[in-house]
Amino acid sequence: MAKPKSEEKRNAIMAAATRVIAAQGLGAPTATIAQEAGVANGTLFTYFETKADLINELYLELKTEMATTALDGLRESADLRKQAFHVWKRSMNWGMASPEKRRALCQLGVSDEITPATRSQAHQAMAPVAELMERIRADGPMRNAPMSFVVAIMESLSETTMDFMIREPGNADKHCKAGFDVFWRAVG
Amino acid sequence: MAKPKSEEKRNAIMAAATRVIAAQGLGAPTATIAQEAGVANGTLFTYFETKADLINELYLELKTEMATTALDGLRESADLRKQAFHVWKRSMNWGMASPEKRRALCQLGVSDEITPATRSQAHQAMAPVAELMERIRADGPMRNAPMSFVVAIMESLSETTMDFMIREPGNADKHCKAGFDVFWRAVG
DNA sequence: AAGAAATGACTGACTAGACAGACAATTAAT
DNA sequence: ATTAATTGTCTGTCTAGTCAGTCATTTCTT
Repeated sequence: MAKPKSEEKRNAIMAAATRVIAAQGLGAPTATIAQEAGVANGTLFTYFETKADLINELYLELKTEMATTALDGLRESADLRKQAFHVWKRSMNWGMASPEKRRALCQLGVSDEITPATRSQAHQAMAPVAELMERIRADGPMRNAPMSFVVAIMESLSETTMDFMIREPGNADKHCKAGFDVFWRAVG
Repeated sequence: MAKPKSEEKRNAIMAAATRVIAAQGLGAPTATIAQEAGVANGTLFTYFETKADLINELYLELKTEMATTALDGLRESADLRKQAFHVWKRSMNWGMASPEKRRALCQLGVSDEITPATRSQAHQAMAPVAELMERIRADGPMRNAPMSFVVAIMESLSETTMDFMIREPGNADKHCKAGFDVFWRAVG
């Protein structure tokens, strides 16, 4: 390797993409992203073959970051409600701490540029959460519903809750708890 | 008026836009929409000044249609749970009956081409639903949460439920009920 | 150790294609 | 006859991706 690709530049591009996509949506020109990252237009394409590649890698990275943040410090011995609240709260905190990442992740998640392969990888990153949900579901009111339904409900509720925490940061804590209560009443 | 615009053509354009946007997203070229509607490229612009106008009007029309369908036949004298289920079920049926409209509405709702004015009009169409929600909330577990939070949760739960009904049409009825139960446990 | 050669990251001007909207000509309604 | 809808071509703009050339870094060769 004559000159190694710099991790630094890759990160700069990812961060720029996060910011620009959060602000302008997926229509954001690669040129804008490159400029925002402080690299030449063409450089972006030495790090990511196509725009779709960039989008997919960004999605995976953000999703994984959220998942690992949410799971960090989880004690599997604690009772289920406590574990669930741990994951819930840490997810919310991640979103509050990085609203741009959250917005970008939102846009990316809806896009149909994201390949099934990427979605499946993202799903893997969420596997421990899914496992926890499985144990919660098993003897709650949704014990007869398919697992994926439960996960989807959890995700949409946490999505909605996060929106409100960001909209009213003053009541963030209150909304966080209220959202969790809704979730727990629904499946716990 | 020398030659009146035909309601027919307007409808054709709207219907075509629904189909094309459902399939290709908002990136869909106006040319494709016009072709699909069986009119010339330029004609589209006599009915809608800009693409953004088309998008806004379509959003409003679909949202309104969904709302009126959901509310049709509602008896305000019935007990709250019954009324809620009426609205819930009719919403689900609308989505199941016109998956393309639903998909398009989804895409449009996320877009930032939709102006605040349009969103506010759409909100108005949903007013009776909001009123119903208000009465439900008033003495349920969410009585201390802001109204908009309750509505948002209702919308995201119905969104998620509809996804599952479409994904597994065989269990549509079961999912419809299960989704409503989640909702009712959450706020009712 | 010196320096020549090879490698590949990096640049930004460039290309090819797509797209929204304009417009001149045509058609149809009053 | 007049007015406005309708048509489809045309245009200016925008964008993903390319490419010829540059420059930093490593790897031979002597």
